[in-house]
Amino acid sequence: MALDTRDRILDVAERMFGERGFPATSLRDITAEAGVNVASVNYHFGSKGALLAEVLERRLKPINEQRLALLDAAEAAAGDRPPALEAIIRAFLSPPFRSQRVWGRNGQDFLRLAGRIHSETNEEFRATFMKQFDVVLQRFTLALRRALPELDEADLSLRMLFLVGSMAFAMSWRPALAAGGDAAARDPEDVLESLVLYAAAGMAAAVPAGVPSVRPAEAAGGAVVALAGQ
Amino acid sequence: MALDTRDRILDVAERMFGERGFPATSLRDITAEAGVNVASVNYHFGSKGALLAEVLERRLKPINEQRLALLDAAEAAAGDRPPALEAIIRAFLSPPFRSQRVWGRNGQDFLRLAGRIHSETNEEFRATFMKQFDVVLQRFTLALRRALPELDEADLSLRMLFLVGSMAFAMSWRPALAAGGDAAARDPEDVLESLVLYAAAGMAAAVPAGVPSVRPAEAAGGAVVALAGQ
DNA sequence: GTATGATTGAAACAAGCGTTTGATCAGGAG
DNA sequence: CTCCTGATCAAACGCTTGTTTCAATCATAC
Repeated sequence: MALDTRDRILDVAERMFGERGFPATSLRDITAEAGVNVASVNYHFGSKGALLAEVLERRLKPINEQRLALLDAAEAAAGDRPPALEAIIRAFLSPPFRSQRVWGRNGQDFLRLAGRIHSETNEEFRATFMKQFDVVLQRFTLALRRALPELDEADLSLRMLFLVGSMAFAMSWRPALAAGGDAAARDPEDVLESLVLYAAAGMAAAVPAGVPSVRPAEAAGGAVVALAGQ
Repeated sequence: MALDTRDRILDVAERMFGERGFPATSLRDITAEAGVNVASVNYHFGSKGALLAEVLERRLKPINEQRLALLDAAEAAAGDRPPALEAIIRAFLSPPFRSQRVWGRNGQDFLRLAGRIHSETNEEFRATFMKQFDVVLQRFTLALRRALPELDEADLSLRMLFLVGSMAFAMSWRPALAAGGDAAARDPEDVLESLVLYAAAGMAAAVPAGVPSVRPAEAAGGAVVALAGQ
């Protein structure tokens, strides 16, 4: 047997959670396809929720570590000045989009799941997911604030939200688009490049003077913090 | 009684599907909160899936009609020249973000659901949703192509994907952010303005010459079509 | 070989699911 | 009053869910 029970469950769960979503995927679906007994999930992981947590942890930990490492490198290379907007955004986006290159087919499956997870409101999974993700969000928000000093806090928070949204959406739908024959979506690297360009331009967009889209006095709160707490 | 059984089911279902997702919401949850019998869902709608279809149809139809009407108006106002990028994007984004103004609390609930639906891969709901949405996508893609003649087809498709992604994400998370005390997310109108600005800048981003992010020869396919077919 | 602890297997568990049933109720028409 | 139609109700349907049980099996160390 190529892989042991534990890893086979993880791989199949990763794909099925991504394809159908967590509540719509039953343990029997997973174990049948993996060719293992239903009870083995609870034996190895404890519960269905813990299985999802492990599936996420396995990929998200290296991805988020790489994000922070790339940002560190970009800031070190830039010296005292903030790194270029594009460099910051690339540090944030490239690790997930390159998971296919690192993990092959499994990495591709994970991207679908990751895209889904960003939209998940269930508190249990959100907690697992955010435990890793909020420190990343805070760190990148700081970097962007330095790079965009003229942007007020509220707009920055919203633009961060837009960035995460387009990233999650692109990760979820790229395989479907590629399967539908769309050349632009065939290579995750192409999508990455296009998104970096798009997001950098969006981030840098000037807010029309005199017509603040948000009342400045109320703009102190942080969308990132609120998102993390959800 | 303020509302009849049918409408009460629709309102509660709209909120719960948005909060918990479709598979995670049971008919017993809905009917208990609405104060009606479980059987009434199947009596009035036929099935759980048909209930979701009706919930979506009720709001999406006017929203998509208004999108097209606003685009028509923008194009008429611009005469022979294409409308401004911002005008096109605003025509696409403002109807959903103004659903709260039109339908009050119910409209706010719907936005959560709508944001979720964009990420839904289940073929049944996707069909219901796309029946309305793909004609809108095609129409706006045409308008954007006219406004951005220098952008190749593949990049345009991807940028459309990014736009929809940030829109869906902002719709889903705005209520959570606002509840978390984030001033920027309190008023959907503020989020709309910020997103229009962001997306217009992203759409207009110049592709670095000589380094096409997608091989031009393969770039004929349409992401919109593939997305619609999903 | 035998003992030991980890792993697997078939089967069952209670709980919840969407859906169906058939009785009951309300109210206007003839 | 009787009949009829649309709506609501409690109850049950068959099925699937995540989880548990406990015996059987495995690998490994003595």
